[in-house]
Amino acid sequence: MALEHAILVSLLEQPGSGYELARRFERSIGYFWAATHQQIYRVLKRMESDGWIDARAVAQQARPDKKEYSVAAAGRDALSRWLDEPIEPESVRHELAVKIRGAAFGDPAALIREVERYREAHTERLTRYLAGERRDFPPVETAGAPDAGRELQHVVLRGGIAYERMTLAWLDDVLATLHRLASRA
Amino acid sequence: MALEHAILVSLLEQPGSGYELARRFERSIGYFWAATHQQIYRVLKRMESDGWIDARAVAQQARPDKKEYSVAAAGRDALSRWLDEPIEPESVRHELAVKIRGAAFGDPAALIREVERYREAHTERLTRYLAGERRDFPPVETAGAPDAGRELQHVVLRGGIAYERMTLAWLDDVLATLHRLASRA
DNA sequence: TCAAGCATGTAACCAGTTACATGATTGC
DNA sequence: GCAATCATGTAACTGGTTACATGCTTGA
Repeated sequence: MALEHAILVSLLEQPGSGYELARRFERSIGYFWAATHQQIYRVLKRMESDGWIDARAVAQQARPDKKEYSVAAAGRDALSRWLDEPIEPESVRHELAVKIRGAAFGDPAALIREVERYREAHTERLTRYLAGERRDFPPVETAGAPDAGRELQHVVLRGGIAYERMTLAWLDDVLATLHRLASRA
Repeated sequence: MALEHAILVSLLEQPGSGYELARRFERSIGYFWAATHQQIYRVLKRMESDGWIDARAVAQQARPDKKEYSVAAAGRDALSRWLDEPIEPESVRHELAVKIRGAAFGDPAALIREVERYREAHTERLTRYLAGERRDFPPVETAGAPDAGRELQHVVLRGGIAYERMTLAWLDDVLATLHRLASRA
């Protein structure tokens, strides 16, 4: 389990409300750890009662009040302990791969449109990542040496970019294979 | 949810017992859909009572009897219906990325050993995939044109290989970044 | 005799998903 | 007047993980 820890990291980078966290999980941190607002509110409540985070009511003009959370000492400790734990190999869930193998017992040609849609979604993601990179990580000459936090954020983003590029290349391979099978039949 | 469907695909490729399926989920199909034997037995029971699969008791010499499952007509239908459903974008869970960003609030140098262990696990996986490719997908000249099922299995395996190569390259990037930060501090 | 492999399961728990619910303000 | 954004939640369900449990055979 790591949602708690993803939230701790996000709140250390910047304190915020449950709502704000939910939006960050739609971008940025959500690129490598997805979570819905329901899940976030539930976990925030637990983390608060465990003393990992502190809540502070913030009044806003022309908007509902929000509860701004920040990381407490116990939360920092919990994060440190978690960072020291060995990394377990992640368990894979790749639905598209199951469908591709399943297509042998259905109609391979029918998958083509779906794969194309899927490919478009990944193209979009890559575009978004690259825009984020240009925006948040300008070349060193203009910006000077970045701090550790930024360097680490950048290397994670580069991982996302590499993943999307690899995926797009593979999807082209998949499409070529499906076309070949469709024309053969 | 796709465990049911992954099992259907696996049983269509080759009927087998729960135990055999569990072993396939440790190799082959498990490379892109992980499942433990507990989960598999539970789902098999449900699938049998839903009429998706048929069970047949098989006596074996010097071994406990096994229940061999094969896909029933209703199971084939269920698979077809599922293949026609649109593919939802997968939700990501990348624990290592969370840890890397978390390292900004701990000791980046301490992560190096963990990332190295992680890298080794992926090297091993790549080796396994490549061995599987050599074994199961010999060059066309020697084997003749493969059927659709094999072609599809091969393109999925190529995806796994591409993923592992991309991951290894990224982990080198991560390690270089962590070393740079460690030497700077 | 002891570990490894074959074979099948139950029970309790935890995490994630889906659906539902409320209420305010701003801009079109 | 209506959609969008801000803001926070509950409840029911489903799926996945962990721990526990049994018993047989073969080969070192």
